[in-house]
Amino acid sequence: MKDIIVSLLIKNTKLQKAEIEKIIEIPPNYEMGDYAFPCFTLSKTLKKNPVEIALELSRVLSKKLPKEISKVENKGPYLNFFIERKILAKEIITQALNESYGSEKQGNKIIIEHTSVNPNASPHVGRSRNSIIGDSIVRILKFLGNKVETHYYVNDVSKQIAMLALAYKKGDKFSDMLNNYIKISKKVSENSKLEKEIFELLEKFESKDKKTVALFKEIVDICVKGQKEIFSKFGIEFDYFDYESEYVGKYSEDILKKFEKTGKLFKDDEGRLVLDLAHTPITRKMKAPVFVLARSNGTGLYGLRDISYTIEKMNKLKGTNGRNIIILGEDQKLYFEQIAESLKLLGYNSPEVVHYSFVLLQDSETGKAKKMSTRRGELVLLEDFYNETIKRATSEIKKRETKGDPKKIAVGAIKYAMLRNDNDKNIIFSWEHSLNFEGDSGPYLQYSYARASSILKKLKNKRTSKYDIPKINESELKLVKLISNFPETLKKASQTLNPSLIANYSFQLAQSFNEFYHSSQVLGSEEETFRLKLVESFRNTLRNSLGLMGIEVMDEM
RNA sequence: GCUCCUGUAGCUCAGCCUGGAUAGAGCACUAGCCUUCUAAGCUAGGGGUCGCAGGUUCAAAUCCUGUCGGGAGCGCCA
Repeated sequence: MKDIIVSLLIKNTKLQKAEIEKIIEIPPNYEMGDYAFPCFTLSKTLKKNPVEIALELSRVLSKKLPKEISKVENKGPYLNFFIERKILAKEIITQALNESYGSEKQGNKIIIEHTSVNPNASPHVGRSRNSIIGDSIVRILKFLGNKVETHYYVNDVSKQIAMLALAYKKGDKFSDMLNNYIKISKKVSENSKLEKEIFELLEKFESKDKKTVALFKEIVDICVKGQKEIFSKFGIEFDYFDYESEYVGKYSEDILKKFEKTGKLFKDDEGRLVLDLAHTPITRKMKAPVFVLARSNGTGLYGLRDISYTIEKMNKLKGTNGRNIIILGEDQKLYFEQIAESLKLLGYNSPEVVHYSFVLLQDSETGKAKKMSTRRGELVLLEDFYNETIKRATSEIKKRETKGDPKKIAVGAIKYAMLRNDNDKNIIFSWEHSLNFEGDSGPYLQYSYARASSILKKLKNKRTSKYDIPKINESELKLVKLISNFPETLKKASQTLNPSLIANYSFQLAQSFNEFYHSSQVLGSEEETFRLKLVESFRNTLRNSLGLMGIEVMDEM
């Protein structure tokens, strides 16, 4: 539709296609038309009053309008276009009646790494933002027809695991890990001897001491299994679990040799192997712009292993135009840049990275927002949040005497709450807000779907494929337009790796449907055949859109 | 001290990339709407120095500079 207006303007102005496309905008309200062309730019080149230009253009254009455009009007310096609603509605409904409306067949191979939380405890709500964003990106890219591999990098070589190993008693369960971790953290901070013990244990592990390796494995297995279970309640699954311990020593020698050749690797005063990054932008961001690859005792650090791991992932995509994506917290921005600059030295690209800001907890006394902390036990566990939300969903269902799956509602509420904000904004977690299912929430979206389903269900027997397009009212037009925006929104979300666009879109779509639902009776109306198709189009679009966030729909709730 | 992100209604957020018409939602508040398809809904209303100060521009929430508040980071944790 926009193309038609663009080509019309190309013929009648001296502007280029790209320029016109940039200038055209959507007017602030419906009475002003469907598209607008501000004449300020033309005013400059023609050295004429923009109001006059708009007037003149509207006169010229009105004489020979294509059938898709019903009217052109000038309003001040703006030229407003009104499209033929029936033609638009038919075009969009034809597309959206397709079950897989919006999907594509891009066919690229994509590797994505997300979650990768320390396997030291049950994940908290803050860290779950990583998984929920990552999973949504996976779904978006799959929907567009890509072959997506999901990887979870298990940090099983860590001080945290060593600490857990010290606190671990045979028979401890996943649910004991958090308390173990909190207790041992406290002890370590009070007793520096323990710290030494931890490093000794870690060293034993790295030198493959059998007993230590077995102990670490036992703990990590419990944790990974526990985390997997929780994520699977959220429909979040992984194709590969890549263990950091696999990269101890692997390629490390080779990589260090390659770094040596760049002339940027050196031993510092304290015997650490360090990569000089003074030639990069990092020089402004660190007191000393270096990247430490190995401890003074010669053992490799996580960065070195991460580089090996990343190179391995990059190599999998060699020669394809696939994408390599990683989801990381904002605390890893600088670290990731260090990795990227290091890889650059070796001639490798680095993954596309999505950083997200933390979920903050409101302190009940000071009112200040604070980061969640596993170590201090100041956190909301994802599992507790999940259970609490199910409870609320169950009681809401009971209250209304309706049906619906409380688990699906809880997952929808939580995912939507995690996705609706822009990635680089902090989320302020509050129970009150999270457990409210009205308005801008996951359950509202699911409810809108159920309403649409309810209409369609009543019509089981008399469904026809034919429909007449009547005069289209305001709420119908708004809904049609929103449905038509879906592919564009999806494309942008996939390019910018930003699921919040999908969340915001879904809300607008549902809201528009509810307005339509209220103002326009479907069943038994004169416009029944058309409105039914519109409802079906909406339902397809919302289902697909919610699917991109991993939110399931229900026919009743 | 330096670097990145962020600041829009009482609260939670869109809009900023790509500058344009009266700055949009949700929650909360006020007043309505269930003998029509599910009231987890809809309609109407009050509520805004778009942190602050400069600058660029015919035009700034949007771009630039500075400044203040919040979050994150800045060598042997991952």
